[in-house]
Amino acid sequence: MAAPREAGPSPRVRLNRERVIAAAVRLADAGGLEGLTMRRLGEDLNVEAMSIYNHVANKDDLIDAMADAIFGEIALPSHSDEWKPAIRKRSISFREVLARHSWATTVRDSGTNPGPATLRHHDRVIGTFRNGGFSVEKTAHAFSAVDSYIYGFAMQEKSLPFTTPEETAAMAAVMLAQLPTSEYPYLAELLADHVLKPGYFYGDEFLVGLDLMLDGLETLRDTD
Amino acid sequence: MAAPREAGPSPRVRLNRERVIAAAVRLADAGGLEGLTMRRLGEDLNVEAMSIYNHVANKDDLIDAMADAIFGEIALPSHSDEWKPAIRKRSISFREVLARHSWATTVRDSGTNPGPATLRHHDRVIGTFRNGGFSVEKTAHAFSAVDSYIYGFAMQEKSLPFTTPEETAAMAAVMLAQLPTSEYPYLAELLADHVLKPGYFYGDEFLVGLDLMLDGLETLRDTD
DNA sequence: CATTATAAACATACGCCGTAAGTTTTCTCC
DNA sequence: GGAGAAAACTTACGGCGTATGTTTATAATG
Repeated sequence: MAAPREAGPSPRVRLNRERVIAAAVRLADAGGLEGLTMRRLGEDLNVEAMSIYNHVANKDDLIDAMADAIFGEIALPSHSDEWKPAIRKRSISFREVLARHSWATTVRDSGTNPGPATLRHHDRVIGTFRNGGFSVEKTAHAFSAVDSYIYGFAMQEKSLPFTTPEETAAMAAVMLAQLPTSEYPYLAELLADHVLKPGYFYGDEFLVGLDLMLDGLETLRDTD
Repeated sequence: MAAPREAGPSPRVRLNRERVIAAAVRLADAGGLEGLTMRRLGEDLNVEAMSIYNHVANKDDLIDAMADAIFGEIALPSHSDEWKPAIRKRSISFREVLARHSWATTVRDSGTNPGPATLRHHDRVIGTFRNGGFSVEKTAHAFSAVDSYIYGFAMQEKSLPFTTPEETAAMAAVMLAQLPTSEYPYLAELLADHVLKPGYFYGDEFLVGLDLMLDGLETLRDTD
């Protein structure tokens, strides 16, 4: 009878959009986009599924918001820095974020409904190229090339059936054993002489391709 | 009473795996992977949904088969050709195929269950690099870099909310009008001075990045 | 403090999904 | 033409997104 606050049996915790989005990201991180259902999300939030719709228009709206949220995690390049290290740093950060939230590579229309964090990020990247001496047209080339590479790399990394070096070795050994090596000799060679070598880790390939691309962009900027 | 063949009211057409896969690809082309349901597929094939399971283990098996089918559409490089034009040609073909079947970029585990067409394709690509003078390790770099770029480009292209130049111009104009340009000045500039220029077509960016990557690979091959 | 309006929770229900299990039809081969 | 197998159909279940309607808790007003 003292405090009316704690009278009820279950003091219904109040939801809000941020809590919904954060929980959804957590769920998707753990089980992919297909593991994210409104009912399971409600469970996570101690709420019925339909209550979520007070804070989110529908599931697509939720996913758009999730995509924007993770764009906010990418380290922004600074306009004043040298373009190459600046872009390199944000590209590495971008890849880390995509690896952490691997469901994000499959979000259908990241281009259709960009949120504020996404727009801000894009603006900074474009600005970094522009201030680095790229023409508007070459900035478009550079933006497209680098981001295509990052997205694609993240996708390939995600679709690999292994993550750690140990898993990789084990899996590659199995694959190689099952492979008709006479039919696919080059593939077999690559598996045997490269993937199965100790210390192999696919993630290491990222910087190789990224630096190839960045060096190419430098040449592009200075020619024509 | 003449021909017993045409006696029945509906002469139940026989299904087979190829017909199922081809119809599934058609359905996914039209409505994306989420538009592909067993019931709709059955409808397309004049069959009940469950009948499909006589030719396919489950939906994942079907999708794996679809992925392998479209790998078969990619122009194979020839081992005897010069590596650069050979890889360039197959990369362009690859992108065309991914654009034609844009659902394919989101197939989760293309790496987990590769079919024969996929293996064959990979073997040829790897062989082309090897015969072009790339070491095993550099072949792995090259393969990863080029395919990451292609996948990523296809994904970005797919996620654009427009396809034709007219649509692009219209959409970009709307976006620019809605954009708080003072907050995103570089993005606004890119839209106004590049995307809205007549003749702009995002697909044209593909070759720019591809050739950057291929030139970079040539350098990579000849150094270290 | 009592009253009321509003926001946000809950509850129910519908049509669609993948597919397990069981049944019936059709084809193939002797 | 009859047996066995292959492939079709039928029914049903649990889970999905979410429309719709109801109840409860919070905030605003007198």
